[in-house]
Amino acid sequence: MSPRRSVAEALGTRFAILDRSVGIASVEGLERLTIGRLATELGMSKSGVLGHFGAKEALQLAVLERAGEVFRAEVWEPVVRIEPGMPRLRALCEAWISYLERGVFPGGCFFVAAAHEFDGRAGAVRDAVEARFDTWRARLLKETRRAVAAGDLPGGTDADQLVFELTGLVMSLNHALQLHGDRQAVEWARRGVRARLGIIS
Amino acid sequence: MSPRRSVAEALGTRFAILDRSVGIASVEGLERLTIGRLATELGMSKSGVLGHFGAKEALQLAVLERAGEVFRAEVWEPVVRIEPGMPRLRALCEAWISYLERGVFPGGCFFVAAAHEFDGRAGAVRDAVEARFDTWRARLLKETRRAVAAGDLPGGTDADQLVFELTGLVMSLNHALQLHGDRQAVEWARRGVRARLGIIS
DNA sequence: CCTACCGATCGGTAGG
DNA sequence: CCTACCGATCGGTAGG
Repeated sequence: MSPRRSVAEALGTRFAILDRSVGIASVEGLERLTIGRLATELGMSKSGVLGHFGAKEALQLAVLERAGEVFRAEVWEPVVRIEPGMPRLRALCEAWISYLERGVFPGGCFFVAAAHEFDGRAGAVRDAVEARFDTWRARLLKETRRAVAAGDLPGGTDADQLVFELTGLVMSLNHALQLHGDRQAVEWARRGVRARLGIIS
Repeated sequence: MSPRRSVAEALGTRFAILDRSVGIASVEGLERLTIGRLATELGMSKSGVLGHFGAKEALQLAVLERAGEVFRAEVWEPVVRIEPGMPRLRALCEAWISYLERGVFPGGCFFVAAAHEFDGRAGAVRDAVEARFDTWRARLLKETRRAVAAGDLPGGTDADQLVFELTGLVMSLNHALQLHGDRQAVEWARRGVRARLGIIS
């Protein structure tokens, strides 16, 4: 009601905007997330929404950041305590599949969707999406190399090749769930991961 | 210049619209393909463009159809003469990878992009995208089962599992090429396919 | 196939 | 955080 809110209230509003934004963008994309729609759904004015970010691109970057926090909490945090190398790699893949199985984002993997939406464009959002994938891939690669070094994967294992294949299993799962609603695919993804990781030891 | 063209001219115009549309939609998506933009790029009026289709959704469906013809010509036709079963399955996977390697569509796989753009919505476009994937998957499955029946894959091979994994390899390739511009991934995809298909004779 | 138009919505700004 | 506005663009229609 008052034109100025306290810092805490403003942060609360900002969080509410981002929370709603992540839901919308996950299902419909970061571009169909519009200021006017957010304002209506949150019972605010457009300028009230935009004031927290300044411009739509800044909102999109903040939404990506927020989605990254969710992913980190759901997929990375539960695994960080697990022994590096093969045990952590397995747990990471399981957490990754579980994140899709549980539908953490209503529209499936937020980042795969954003990657397809922005890979044909240039700009800060595209760069941010790419950077997130680079970081994630580097983590998978690190654990894979540790597993190879520890002898938990066959000697000639190409870590890049393996990470490429694990990523494909998860993408195929995301696609099967989102386009076809095919829950069987969860088991196919788990079996694929086991076949790639589980043979030795 | 005349308000009415011959049937042949009209078909030529329609083809030109679809050709341009496939290029735009492959890079930026079927929703960012707008009537006004097409009109400008083709030196036509908006109503001149729209007149060929009636509504944007009909245009999107026609673009999907046209992209399907391209895919069919590039991936399915070269393979149709090859012996069914394992030989054709291998050729199909190679044609599928080659289609991405050569960049047949400037924005990567047209259908994977459309699937991500529309999987969170309802309507005729979403249904058409899903139907195309169903058809493609059925073809892969058919050849895989023939290969199993012929003893060209291990006896216990689960055809659904294998098709799921092959799809993942191609999706991982598409992602690596489009988001990261990573040409190495082409070889990873080929190696992945060989590992899945090539071990037994 | 065109011109001329429609209402709706877009991102964003001015000013408070 | 609001109201009130801006120019641009959207899909689509009327009428020829």
